[in-house]
Amino acid sequence: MPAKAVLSRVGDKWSVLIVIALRGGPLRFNEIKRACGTISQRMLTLSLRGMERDGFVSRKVTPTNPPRVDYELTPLGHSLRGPVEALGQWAYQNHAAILAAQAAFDARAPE
Amino acid sequence: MPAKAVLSRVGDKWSVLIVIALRGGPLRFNEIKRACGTISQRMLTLSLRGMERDGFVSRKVTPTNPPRVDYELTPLGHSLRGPVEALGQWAYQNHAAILAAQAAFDARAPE
DNA sequence: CAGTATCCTGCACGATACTG
DNA sequence: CAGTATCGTGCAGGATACTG
Repeated sequence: MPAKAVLSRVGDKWSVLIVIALRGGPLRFNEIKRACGTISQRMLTLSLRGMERDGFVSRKVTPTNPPRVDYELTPLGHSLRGPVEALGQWAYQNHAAILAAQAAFDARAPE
Repeated sequence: MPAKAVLSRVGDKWSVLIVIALRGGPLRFNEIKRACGTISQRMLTLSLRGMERDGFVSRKVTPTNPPRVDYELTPLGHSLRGPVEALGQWAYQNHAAILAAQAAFDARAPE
């Protein structure tokens, strides 16, 4: 299944947020961390590694002191924005319907 | 975050497969089960319940003996197909690039 | 600053068995 | 056939501490 890698990334909440965060251009490690709201260092590192491995982000190290590391979406990563943002679009337009459906369902099945 | 419900569904491998499976029309419980390849009864039930709650699928019981239960995408569920299939499209078109990126990455970072 | 290393916990999920 | 109930467990992921 070739879509597995994609789904495992898109399914990963953090990866999606990172794609969104990097949409405007490169960011440093801690900038991404802040942009993601609440993400542990561990998960951020892991997510970035995975996305780098998949070719979605590039990592550029500037060995100053203190070190500076910039992450940026690759062309491949940018092309992912299309589908991902389409999904976001859909979520935005339909979340009211979803909430209504949930409320109706829960009213039918109390407890 | 309104997109949370959507992402938690799209992130769920099984839910995606179910949407795909139901794209052609209603299916019975075990038909979906077979269509999903290998999914446990438990996960199928849980996924279907969740999707029903979100208003993505409808459940129609025909109380014969043995009982017959058909699941079908609601209009909301069908509208989800657009973004989801766009993602599938993207995955299909780019999986070669992803595999290449992974191979290159792994070559650079052995072990 | 940008990580790595370790420990610890919950719960996501599979396997199995029972029921209307 | 279409579920519910129960048990066992692997590992995703948070918290914390240390390093170049």
